[in-house]
Amino acid sequence: MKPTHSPFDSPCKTVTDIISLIGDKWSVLVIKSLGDGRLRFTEIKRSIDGVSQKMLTTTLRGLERDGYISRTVYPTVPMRVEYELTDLGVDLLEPISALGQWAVDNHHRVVSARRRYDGDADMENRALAVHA
Amino acid sequence: MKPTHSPFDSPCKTVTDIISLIGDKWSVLVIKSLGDGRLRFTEIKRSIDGVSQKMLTTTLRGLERDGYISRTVYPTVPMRVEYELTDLGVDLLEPISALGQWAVDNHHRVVSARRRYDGDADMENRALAVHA
DNA sequence: CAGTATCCCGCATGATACTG
DNA sequence: CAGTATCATGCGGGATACTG
Repeated sequence: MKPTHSPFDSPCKTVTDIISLIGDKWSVLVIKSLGDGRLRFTEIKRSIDGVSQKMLTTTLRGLERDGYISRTVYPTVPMRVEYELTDLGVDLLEPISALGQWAVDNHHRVVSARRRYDGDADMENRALAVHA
Repeated sequence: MKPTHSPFDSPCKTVTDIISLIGDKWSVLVIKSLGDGRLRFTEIKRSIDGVSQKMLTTTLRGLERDGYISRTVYPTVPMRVEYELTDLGVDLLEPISALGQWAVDNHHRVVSARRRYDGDADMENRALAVHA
C-alpha cells in the first residue's frame, strides 16, 4: 500500500510489509501446504478448507510476486499448472513454522485467557492498581 | 461461527486463530513496542506511527483478551493506564521477533522479486502495445 | 483445469466529536 | 489522559458466471 521504498525505510515499515502478507487469510496456509512439495492449483484448493477460487488465485499471485513461490504452466489440454516454494519460500517456512508450532503449543493458554476475560466482562475495571 | 475448542481441533484452525490476531495491522507493532517494558497508552501511541486512538484501543483490548498484555489503571487525575506484556506475551515475542528479524534480513529479496515481477508485466504491456 | 470478470456485502479501519 | 460514541468508507472476500 505504501510504495515509498526509500533506502531509509524504518524497520517498522519493513516488518509490516512482510507481516501484512502473512497476515492475510490464506497465505500462511498456502505456504504450509506447499511445504510438502509442488502442487497443482486444484490440489492446493482441496488441501485448504474453505478457500474460494478467486482468493486462492489472488493469494498465489501475491506469493509469486513476492518471490515465495514459482508457477509453472504445462500447456496441455486440459491445462496444468504447478506451484512450488522457491528458496525464499523455503526460508520463510522456517520462522512461519516456528510461529505455527507456538500457536499449537500455546493455543490453550489463549483460549483460557479469553474465557476468563469474557467471564469478567461485567466488571468495569479489570485491574485496579492499589493506590499507594 | 464460534469455533469448537475440542482437543481434536485441526491444527489449521488453531494456527489461523492465532495468526489472525498477528495479522491485523497493529498487534505485532504493539507487542514489539511493549517488548521494551511497560508503557502508558500515549507512549504506545507515540511509538507507533499512524495508529489512531480507536484502533490502538481496539488492538490493546484484543491483546488483553487473549492474555498477551495486562492493563493497569491508576485512578489519578488525570487518568493513568499502563500496559505490559504478560508471560504469554513475552513468550509470543520470541517467534514474532524471529519472524521480524527474518523480514529485516530478507526484505531486499522480496523487493527485488517484486521489481522483477512488475518488470515482466511491463514487458507484456510493451508487446501488446506493438500490436496496437 | 485454471483461471477472469462481475457483482455485492460486511467488516475493518479511519475521522471526528464527546467524556469521566 | 485515556478512552467511548458515532458516522463514513474502502476493500477484503464470497458467490456466480464465463473462457481458453
